[in-house]
Amino acid sequence: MSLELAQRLKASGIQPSAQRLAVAEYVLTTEDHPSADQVLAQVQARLPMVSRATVYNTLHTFVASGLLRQLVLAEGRVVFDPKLEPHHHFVDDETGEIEDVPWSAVQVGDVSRLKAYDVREYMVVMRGTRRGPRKAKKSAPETKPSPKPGKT
Amino acid sequence: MSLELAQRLKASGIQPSAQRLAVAEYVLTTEDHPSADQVLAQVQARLPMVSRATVYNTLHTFVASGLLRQLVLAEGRVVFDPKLEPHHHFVDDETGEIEDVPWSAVQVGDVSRLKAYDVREYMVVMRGTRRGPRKAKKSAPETKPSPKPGKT
DNA sequence: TCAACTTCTAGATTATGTCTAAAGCCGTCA
DNA sequence: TGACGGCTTTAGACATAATCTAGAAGTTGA
Repeated sequence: MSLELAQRLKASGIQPSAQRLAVAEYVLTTEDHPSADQVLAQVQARLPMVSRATVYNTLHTFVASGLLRQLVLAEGRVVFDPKLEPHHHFVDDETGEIEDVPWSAVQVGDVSRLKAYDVREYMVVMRGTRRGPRKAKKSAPETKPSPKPGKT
Repeated sequence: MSLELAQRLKASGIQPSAQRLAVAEYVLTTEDHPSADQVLAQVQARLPMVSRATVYNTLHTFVASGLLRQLVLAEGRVVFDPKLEPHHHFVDDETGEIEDVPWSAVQVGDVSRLKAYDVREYMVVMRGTRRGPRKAKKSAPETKPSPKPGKT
């Protein structure tokens, strides 16, 4: 996994380093939408000497080179999303958790007919409560419940 | 105007006070999407002794009783929107300004077919750049329809 | 007037993010 | 080898937004 990640970083013009790989290992493979603080905690669990500035720098580097998207959806939290394809988002009212919603699940009319704006990107943001049980989720990347082949 | 506002507050179960009316006067009538800090500044221009805590408390009270919506759209800013009808939002990449987009301007498919979620509200969030001149905007509710000077 | 209650205030505190200056690491070249 | 230069990392100071707290001030009704 780390080897492939190093390749990805290089391919994006980012010099891999131990710290950057540690950040990448978590943030580019998670299905969560972690905040910078969560990333810091996860990374420090492996490499305790990683400083806050490094994590912020690295996240910004990743965002700048397109490996990561930065989302502002929930109160007071900037979160990062490694899923690069367009998709919508659902925010759970109770837990604040953010979940991806496939692009095809919600049809949106043609936004380009809004003559006043040149729309670069758009998404539907839904808020409410989840029905039924929560998807199994790893809050710490120890166990791998499913190999998740759906990554295209 | 203030009288009507006092009625609205009472109708929402909020005891009107000088401070609360001052906040309401600005935030419930503006067409901007002000941040808490902007509200504080505007209110203090009229009632200089209003403390920050009061503004925050009042804004939260308004949100809790549904007079105001709280939006998290742009980085590091929680903004308030007195427009209660459903509508979409456009965020200007360059200026960070938020603009309302009429509900009818963008068609969205039926979100209730998402069985996994009980969607309370949703909106389309668009990002990009504005075409053409900015709409005239009053930043203070006095009778002064002068356009905003070109400041960020 | 008094007591109970609500509201408001200043300032401390917390949370999040940025900046800075120094140190570390690593490949290169004499 | 060892000095050099460039990039990366670090700890901690700084900045800012938001919240909390404890007491003061105001309001209400008898």
